[in-house]
Amino acid sequence: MAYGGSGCCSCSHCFGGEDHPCCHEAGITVLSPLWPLPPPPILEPQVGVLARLENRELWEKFCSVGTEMIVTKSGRRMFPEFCISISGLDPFALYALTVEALPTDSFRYRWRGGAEGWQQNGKAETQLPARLYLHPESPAPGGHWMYRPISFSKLKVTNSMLDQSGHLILCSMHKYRLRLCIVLTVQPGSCTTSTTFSATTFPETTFIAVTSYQNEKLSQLKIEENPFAKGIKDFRKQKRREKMKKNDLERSELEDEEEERPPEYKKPKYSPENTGAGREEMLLDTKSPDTGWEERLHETEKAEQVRGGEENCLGVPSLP
DNA sequence: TCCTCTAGCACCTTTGAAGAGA
DNA sequence: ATCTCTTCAAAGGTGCTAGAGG
Repeated sequence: MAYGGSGCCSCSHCFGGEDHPCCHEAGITVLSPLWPLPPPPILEPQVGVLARLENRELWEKFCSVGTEMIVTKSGRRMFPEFCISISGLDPFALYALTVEALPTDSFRYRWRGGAEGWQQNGKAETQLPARLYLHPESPAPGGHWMYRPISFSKLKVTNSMLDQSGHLILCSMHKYRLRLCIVLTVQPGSCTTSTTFSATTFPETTFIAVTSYQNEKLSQLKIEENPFAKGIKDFRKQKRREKMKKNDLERSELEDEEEERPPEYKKPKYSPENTGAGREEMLLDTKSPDTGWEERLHETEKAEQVRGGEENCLGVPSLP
């Protein structure tokens, strides 16, 4: 499906991002209060519709340390990725998936370090209404969404209030939680209002938006778990080796002189026992857009029953 | 002085085009 | 002509650091 970005339709609701679908093309009226349209009502809980956080263990790992997400002007990807699997949808009905970051409370936070960690630091700044991120494959039949885990890997967060790329806009030093909305759409191309099928928040995805990492343990965990940060991991090792070499040389040469201290980092984060073994296997690969849903729809019809387990019930919005 | 934010850095992974070979 | 595999460069991702600004 080709999305036009800015100018894809004449409405004032589309972000205009490169790979961001036009809200009209998706057949939905997006619910963000950023747009001057009344939010459609959330329907009664849908029996049997379940959503599960795919990489929940990873999220919990970060949560136990205190998840922080870097926000930048141009937008930064979230890690861990927001990746979910859904079951219980009507395989033939069209749905759009959206994600938003909801403030968990009305406080601003401050990193105190050590045992104190993150502490409340006054009232929250006035927040812009939450912006929705629409999954690029929206809209698609329920069969498509249920066929495999859905990754929001392209989702980015920014602190720029003027952002036009469709990233989620957050305030740094504030706490957020992700919420998934499943929107039952009308036919693509139509501009009639659709309805929010159901919505749910995932407590494991609670995080604090920051412009640079505050918690050393957290940044260490990010480096260990994120394949893109492998360079940082190796770079640290290399730097350390170089430093040790250099120190050995200098010690022999400058025995009588005052020992030169290693450059003092703003936040000394490296320690040999913290390097850990890098995770070599790749994360769940759901990045490439899947366009074969039409063919699979027939298979889905007879397969794919509701997956049991500890899933969150989409019919029960758990707003803070 | 402290806190927050930004730009730039070095390094890595991912992606897609181009070419070779079966 | 088509398909598969390999190679390579560009794009884009990462955390770290210094320095600016409130």
